[in-house]
Amino acid sequence: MLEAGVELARGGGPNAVVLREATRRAGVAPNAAYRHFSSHSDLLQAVRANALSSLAVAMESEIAGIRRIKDRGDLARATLRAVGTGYLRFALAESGLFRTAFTVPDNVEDDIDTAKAGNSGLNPFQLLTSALDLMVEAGVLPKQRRPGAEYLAWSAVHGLAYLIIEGPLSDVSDKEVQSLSERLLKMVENGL
Amino acid sequence: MLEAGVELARGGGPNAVVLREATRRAGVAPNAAYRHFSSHSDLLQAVRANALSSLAVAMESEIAGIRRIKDRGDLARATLRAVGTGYLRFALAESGLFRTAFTVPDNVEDDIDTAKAGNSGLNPFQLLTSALDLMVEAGVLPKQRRPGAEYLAWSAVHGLAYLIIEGPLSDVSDKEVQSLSERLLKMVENGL
DNA sequence: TGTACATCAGTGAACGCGCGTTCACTGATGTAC
DNA sequence: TGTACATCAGTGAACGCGCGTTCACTGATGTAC
Repeated sequence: MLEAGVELARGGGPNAVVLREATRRAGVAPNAAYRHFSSHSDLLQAVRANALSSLAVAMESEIAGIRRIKDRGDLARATLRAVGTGYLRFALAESGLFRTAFTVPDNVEDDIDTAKAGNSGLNPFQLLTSALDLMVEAGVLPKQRRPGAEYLAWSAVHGLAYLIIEGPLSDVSDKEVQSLSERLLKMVENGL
Repeated sequence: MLEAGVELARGGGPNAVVLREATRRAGVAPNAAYRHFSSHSDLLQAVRANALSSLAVAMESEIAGIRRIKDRGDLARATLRAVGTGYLRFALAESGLFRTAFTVPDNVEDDIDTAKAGNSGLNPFQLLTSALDLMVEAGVLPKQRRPGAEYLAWSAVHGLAYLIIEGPLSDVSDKEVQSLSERLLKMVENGL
């Protein structure tokens, strides 16, 4: 059921997560769903948690791909960039899941639900905050600018993801998207 | 009909724009809608255009509120800020309309449809680009950084709007929102 | 000035559709004694 | 080792709902001659 739900979200975003269709894909009667989920929205929440977890994994793998860097400041900056790149990559490659992950309001901050985390145990939001913390520790980001910085960085990256997924940038070439992404991340880095 | 549709969008975003409900509000039989709109999606498009136009008006009124500034560079910067502030103000005050304006993909760039414009005849996107052009003319933004800058700026502001409307910032105080908005616009200004 | 006709917003009834959800049930598997 | 019972995933049929859309129609208003 959950797998089927995720597949639906992958293909068509949150509105495509239809309980009956999920049971159909699972090869099961519609009401069998109620053995595992208390309602349609319960299923949707489970799909969302799964999508958030996938996002976290995508971000983590981008971080893992950073090559050896001696300078602590440079490493911190590279980590923040990786967080942003992973976020954007996932948004573009899995736009249905991405949109599903973010349609319903939710307190992403202090959400300890492990179902939403990646392999490190951190959820997407926590990955971002720890990257910013790293920058402060390395002395690359002034301490007084740290509070709320996650929201500024997140805003920029999230907005770009949106513009590319369902906004006016939807039919721009991958190359240009790549270039815009890099410039945006640079803008954040400098602007913070 | 259009008014009723806009009212629905105002209250509940794009999904709330239901043809039958619009006719109900207009005090008319469901099929009467087909005298004026060819289909449900046709109605939705009209509502969207109307929402975009309202957004443009909000941005224009923010620009109009700028006090006399001698320096051309400062004026250009103030204009860009006003564009961003107007955008965010509208997004927060009319989140239903805002979400409606941006759910369906659309080429906002070269869309000459006057229905989407404000009093100046410019649509929201055009208001942004002309503010950036103004900055280049005033020598405040290097020419080589101009191309694509609209997308970087838009991304940041749009992302913040999202986080506040339906994201994790939805229950943050107005004061903090105000402060975050200002910091974000400053980040864009510096980062561009 | 009067008649014939076109236009057009709105009506009333009905359609098929797919949805989420509830009901009483079956049949296989595991557990206690 | 065998019997009685609980657990539990899944079944089949049905529900009410609201949706977008189509049909043939009415009745008021405007226009041509």
